[in-house]
Amino acid sequence: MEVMEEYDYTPNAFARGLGLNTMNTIGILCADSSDLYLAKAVYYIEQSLRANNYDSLLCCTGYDLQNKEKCLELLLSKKVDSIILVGSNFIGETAADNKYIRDAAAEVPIMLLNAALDSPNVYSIVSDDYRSMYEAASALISAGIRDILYFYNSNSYSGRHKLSGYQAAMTDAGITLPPSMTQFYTGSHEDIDAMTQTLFNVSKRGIKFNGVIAADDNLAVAAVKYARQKDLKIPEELAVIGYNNSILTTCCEPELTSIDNKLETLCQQLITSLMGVLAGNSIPKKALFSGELIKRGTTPF
Amino acid sequence: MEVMEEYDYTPNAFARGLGLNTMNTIGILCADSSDLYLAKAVYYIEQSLRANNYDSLLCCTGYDLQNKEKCLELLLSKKVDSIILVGSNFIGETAADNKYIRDAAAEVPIMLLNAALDSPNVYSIVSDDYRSMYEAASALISAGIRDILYFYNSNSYSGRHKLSGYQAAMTDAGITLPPSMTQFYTGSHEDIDAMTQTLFNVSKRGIKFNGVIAADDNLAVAAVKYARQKDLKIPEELAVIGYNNSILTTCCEPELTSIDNKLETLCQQLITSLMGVLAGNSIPKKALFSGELIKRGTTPF
DNA sequence: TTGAAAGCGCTAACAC
DNA sequence: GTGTTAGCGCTTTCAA
Repeated sequence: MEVMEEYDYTPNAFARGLGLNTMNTIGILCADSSDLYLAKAVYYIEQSLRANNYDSLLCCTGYDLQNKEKCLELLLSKKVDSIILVGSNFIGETAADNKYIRDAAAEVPIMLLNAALDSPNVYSIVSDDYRSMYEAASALISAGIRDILYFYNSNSYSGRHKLSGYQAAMTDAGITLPPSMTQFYTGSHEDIDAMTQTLFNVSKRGIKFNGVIAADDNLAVAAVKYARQKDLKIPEELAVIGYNNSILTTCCEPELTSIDNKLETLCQQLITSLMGVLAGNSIPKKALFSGELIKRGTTPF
Repeated sequence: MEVMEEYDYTPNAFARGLGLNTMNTIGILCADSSDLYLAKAVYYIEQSLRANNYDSLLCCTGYDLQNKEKCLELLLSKKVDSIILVGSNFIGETAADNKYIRDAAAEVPIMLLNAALDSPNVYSIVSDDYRSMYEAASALISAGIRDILYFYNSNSYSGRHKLSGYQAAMTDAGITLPPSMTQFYTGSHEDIDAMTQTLFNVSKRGIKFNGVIAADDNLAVAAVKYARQKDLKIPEELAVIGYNNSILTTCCEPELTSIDNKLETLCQQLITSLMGVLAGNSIPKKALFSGELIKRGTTPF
């Protein structure tokens, strides 16, 4: 020990890895780590991993399936101990779209954040987006707002659940939905002006709405800007609810009511589960958490 | 080759690492990867690294020196080929504060983004924050705005340069600055309401200002909210300039004039330099880039 | 051009 | 409890 100290010896991590067949490294796959929400997730995950003595190999894949597959293989070739897929956009609708995940799960455990896939060695940590959206829509309806436009930009796993939650709430309240009341935005995730423009176009087509539920805060901010530019009073003439409870909620005026899906809790649970899996414990295949509606100035409640 | 194909063989990365003494992995040190600006930087860097066949080991250190040192050592023990320090908060004011960087540079090349340190095997890529701030302040002064409050939250390497740029512009215009016109905010980076409150407190103390230059967009958004809540017309009664040209600039109304410091260019240059260093080429120790003032609704120009 | 073998630095198993 | 050694899977060097 003294000699080690004196020559300040550090073990060679490669040799160690070769012998033990692990470098205590977890791969993180994430479509875009500069996205507000995903960045937070990556941050929480990295922190928790470090607390458990694991390192994080980060891979940003973009939204293209082929690239996702390539990155996943690359991580596997680096012999990571597990791979965490951050965000719901890794799960496709068809079985074929998810084959690459099942394949990877044959080698190491796969953890999904905000997505679920029923497959061996795949573990899912999800926020109950369906229920959160159901409650958000119901709250607006209870406040007498019935012409609620649903504004979204993703058909990912969680995107589909959010939409269903909204639709179910409307149906259960006896409100029939023309398809024009669910508006899909296809532009850049960062281009708030383009989102605002989309809403102006909707309005120009004669579609009336006095409420907007958005699938993320960016879209909701666009709704707030739309209202301001059209001189609509918020929340009296237009109520708005966002999703993610990000920093954007406090950037606009009035401040944005938004759904907090407890990202930090989800991430911590994900790492707890992962550590359990790696330790060989029996771990539930799917853990579901509830979100919470954070009430601010863009809603009448 | 056929046999390799048939049994789909993949080389063992550990054994390869052991022999070559490299795993083609670069360590990324970053105080907080959930910060808007740092997240973007990490994203660009990760992308460029991948394009050059390198992997990224991410380490979020927080803002505490001791933790930074620990993380740096940890990365070194993992035998990364180089370490990138993302963000100016890794460079302290005293030589002692930077010793850990010099020490690390004895083992692998160190790349600094938005910070500079003159030391062997340390390479700096910086935006000319001094000049950007000088120009921003000068632009306001030329527009007849002279009571300019400087609102900042960091004394990091780039933080100090920004402040000097502002001070120089004021001095050069013959405007003398009472210390109360530079306001340091100490709260959470995400708590915009607290920042707004800080400005109200400044105003209550009788300090008059008709312009705010902020060291980041968050602080600038707080200034916009302050003006709205006080019913000050923007930009006539209060002009505001932010820094980073982040998504927040388009979230508020009017949209925020902000300085774009060309983060993507900086990151690409950083990776280009790094690849040069690793290839044994001679590379400039410091590369300086200019920022650009992006004019939007919060300024009269 | 092809083949054999040493060595990278550690871990774990085994013998003493 | 202490000491020795085989082996992890690749790269590189040297020999044929």
